[in-house]
Amino acid sequence: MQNKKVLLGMSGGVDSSVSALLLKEQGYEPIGTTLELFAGSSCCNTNTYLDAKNVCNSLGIPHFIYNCKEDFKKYVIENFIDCYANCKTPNPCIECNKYMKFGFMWEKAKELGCNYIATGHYAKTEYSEKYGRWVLKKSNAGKKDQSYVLWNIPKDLIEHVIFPLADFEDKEQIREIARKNNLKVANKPDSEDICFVPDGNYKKFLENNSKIKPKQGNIVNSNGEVLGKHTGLYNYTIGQRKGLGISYKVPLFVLGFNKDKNEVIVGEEQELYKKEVIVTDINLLLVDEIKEEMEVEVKTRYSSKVAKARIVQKEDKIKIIFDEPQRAITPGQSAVFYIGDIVLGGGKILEQ
RNA sequence: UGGGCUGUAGCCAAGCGGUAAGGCACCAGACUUUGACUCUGGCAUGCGCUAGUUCGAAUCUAGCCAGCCCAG
Repeated sequence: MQNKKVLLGMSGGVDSSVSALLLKEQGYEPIGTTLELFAGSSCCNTNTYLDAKNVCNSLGIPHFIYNCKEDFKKYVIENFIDCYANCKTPNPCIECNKYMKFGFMWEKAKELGCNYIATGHYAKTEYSEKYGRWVLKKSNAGKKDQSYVLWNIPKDLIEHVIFPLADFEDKEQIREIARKNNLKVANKPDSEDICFVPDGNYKKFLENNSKIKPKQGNIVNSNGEVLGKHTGLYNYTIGQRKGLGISYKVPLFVLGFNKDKNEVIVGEEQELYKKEVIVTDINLLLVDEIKEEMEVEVKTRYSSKVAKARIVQKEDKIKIIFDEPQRAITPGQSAVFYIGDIVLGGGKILEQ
């Protein structure tokens, strides 16, 4: 008698709602849960809970709410603030997946006697004969694939994770299923911003929720010439063009920061390209360690294409050497390694 | 004070008698379940001011104003 109980994380959106439906159709016993993460966040306002609960009610499955505000603050928000305080650009979704959806939620799943957890991510898990283990893979959704934000989940958890949307190629298909089944959330718009910064204004969020305050300084070029003023280092990220307010013969981009001098360093586009980068905080899903140089494909940001590279592990760090220089590699962002469609692992880009 | 040069959008800048290029910046939209990038669109009824020549002037002429440079 196999344990078919699944704890499904539900955001109240179309993807997770259809996931519930699919799990049920596939013979699992889904239990819906919505994590309360942050007051006012787009993933957990009253409508979120109600939408998720309504979907569960209409499917005849249970639904629980868990209060995770403490953990969310500790693992996601504080990391987010800390990154910006140190001139890095965080990707909070990575932390949230690691600690909340694939951490906290798995703990709750076990308490509830579930053998699986599920989410509405566009990603795939499967058993690989070649590697003799369960692997995390890209979904069939092409550009919408979300395997990138899942690189930091625990390796041993993969066999207990179900992604019901793994084989869909298009969000419209998901919406169509929702409509056919009269799910009220069928036409809910896609979410786009960081969930705890629903208006997209992360700068205001930082000013209101941390010790980070606007602190003017100089914008300089690589030669140290002052070209303008900035409003606080946390308002900029590497590769950024807009908002510098400097007129120059060519577009200027943020190249980096000098935290001690409170300076933003800018330069021309070609200066953004780097061929090598070191990552830390590594998590390897496919192998236990990289014993010798490997050829992989790397994604250095959520929406970028993969780039061919070789990687070498040195203790707790990995050096990436790209075949072609990559644009605007940004400390704090994740570099994720792929072998074909399989996620090998990843790490956080270190400051140069 | 004499001589020379220059004044075109927030910044840079083309134009040199035929009805205001372009870049940067800025704004709006698209894209995006991180910040960005990118893409599309917008952005001088007016060329320091005032007269004049001309069918027609940013372009030619005169005067004035402003700035820069060289003389003393």
